[in-house]
Amino acid sequence: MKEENEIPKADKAFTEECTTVLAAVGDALYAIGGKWKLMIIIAMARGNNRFTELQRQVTGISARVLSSELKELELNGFIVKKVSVGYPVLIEYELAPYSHTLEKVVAALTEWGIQHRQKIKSELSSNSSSQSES
Amino acid sequence: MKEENEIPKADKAFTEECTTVLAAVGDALYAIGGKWKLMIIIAMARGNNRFTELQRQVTGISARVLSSELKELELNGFIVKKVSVGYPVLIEYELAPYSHTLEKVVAALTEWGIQHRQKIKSELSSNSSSQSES
DNA sequence: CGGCATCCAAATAGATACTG
DNA sequence: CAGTATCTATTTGGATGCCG
Repeated sequence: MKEENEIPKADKAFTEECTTVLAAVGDALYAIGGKWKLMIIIAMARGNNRFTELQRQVTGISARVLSSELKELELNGFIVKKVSVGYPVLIEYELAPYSHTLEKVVAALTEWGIQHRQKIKSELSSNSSSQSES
Repeated sequence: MKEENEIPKADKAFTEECTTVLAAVGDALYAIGGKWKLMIIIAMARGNNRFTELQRQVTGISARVLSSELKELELNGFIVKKVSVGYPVLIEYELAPYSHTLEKVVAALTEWGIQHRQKIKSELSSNSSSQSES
């Protein structure tokens, strides 16, 4: 059977390419693969760059986790923490230029996520009328 | 998407778009955001679709985790389990067509991962020669 | 408000052993 | 080979309280 997912087993170049892909994606996942990092970066792209704002935007995250994620992101050069030593000590986070290299990833993920959500929804609809078991 | 840090804060459409992005990416992350799912799918694209082969390809995964990830992936329509009830009971996993919708995501992640790895490497190099203060 | 420390609960992962 | 079961170790996360 010839399908689109059939690949020539003897194609060494392809095999090596896949190994590279595996390593690269593993690397990417290690850096931004957490549950929250991408979400935080996206939320910051909104323009609300205060701690509490962020916590509101990224639904479900706790202060503790947000704090630690923020620190990691700062450490890895994705964001910059700005402390204005005025009176009520204004603290802002902003995206470092490096975060913008993620745009394609975010775009791809967004597009896929939207389609995936639709797929899930239609599956749920047809599921509730034909099946009542989980 | 354009320059995120130059957008008018009052742009409601943009704000809503970002909310959508947040939801979509959250959704995507929920489905494929685990540490292994994407790796497994990529590994399967290699053509080695047996359990043990997969475990070898996806370095670091245990049989238990691979098993459970495989089950989840099957449940969510990413892969198909094929059991040939021949003599030594051949079991194969193959990518369902739905997995191919992830191609753009994988491509973006791969590209970014490669660049990110290079960035990390150069940072390590310059770090060992110049001292940074705290 | 921003954020860290502590304690504790829950989720996750590894090792090992065992089955068909 | 392709898992599953169990038990435990590690990680992660939430809640709370305090501090600047």
